[in-house]
Amino acid sequence: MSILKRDFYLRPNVVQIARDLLGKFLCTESDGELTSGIICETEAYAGITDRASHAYGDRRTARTEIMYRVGGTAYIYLCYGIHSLFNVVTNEEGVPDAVLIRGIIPVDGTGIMLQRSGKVKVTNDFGIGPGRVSRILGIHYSWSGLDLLIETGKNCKPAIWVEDRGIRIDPSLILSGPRIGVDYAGDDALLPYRFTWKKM
DNA sequence: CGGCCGATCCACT
DNA sequence: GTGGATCGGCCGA
Repeated sequence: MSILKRDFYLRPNVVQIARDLLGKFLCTESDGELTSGIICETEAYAGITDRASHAYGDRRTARTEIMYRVGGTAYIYLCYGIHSLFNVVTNEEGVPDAVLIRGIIPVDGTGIMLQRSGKVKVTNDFGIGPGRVSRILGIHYSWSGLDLLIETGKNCKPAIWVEDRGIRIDPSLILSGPRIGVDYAGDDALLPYRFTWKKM
């Protein structure tokens, strides 16, 4: 097991990174509780030319500025006034590529994850949905800008990172399709930038 | 300023 | 299948 290094995130092809994140472990330490899950659904957002992206048209605002940071930064924003949606920033500083994590298979800390969700049982869809990912992992949009390569946890500040624990998804099992909820993006809504894999 | 709306989820029918 | 929750970001006036 190893924490993904900077060079993983610095690669220029955000779509490839979205595929490569499948099977990796998204881990957090929030309120002193360690939780993790296997990333099982992702979406790529491809910089200033992607109409579905918050950075489309090179629009720099206080919020999207995080997307322009160096690969390996957390970009988290509030959606529908309720949900914190977590993205991994990729590419070199100045290029606003990001991968939205849309689903995890819970692994470590399922007890605290259940507690956070207000549910009593871990169902099959327990970690599916970007809002749920953040809810059960204790991710808050105030964490936006955290570096995924610095352990800031230690029972005080929140920490978030991605680990490789050796799971390899056979590329032939990876499924792609259009991204969810981006109808406003015109032709770009049709791009096959959403990734999952076929479970047997 | 004011108003619209979103990379969603859940309860309810 | 549908609608309400809930509020910051963004744009236009």
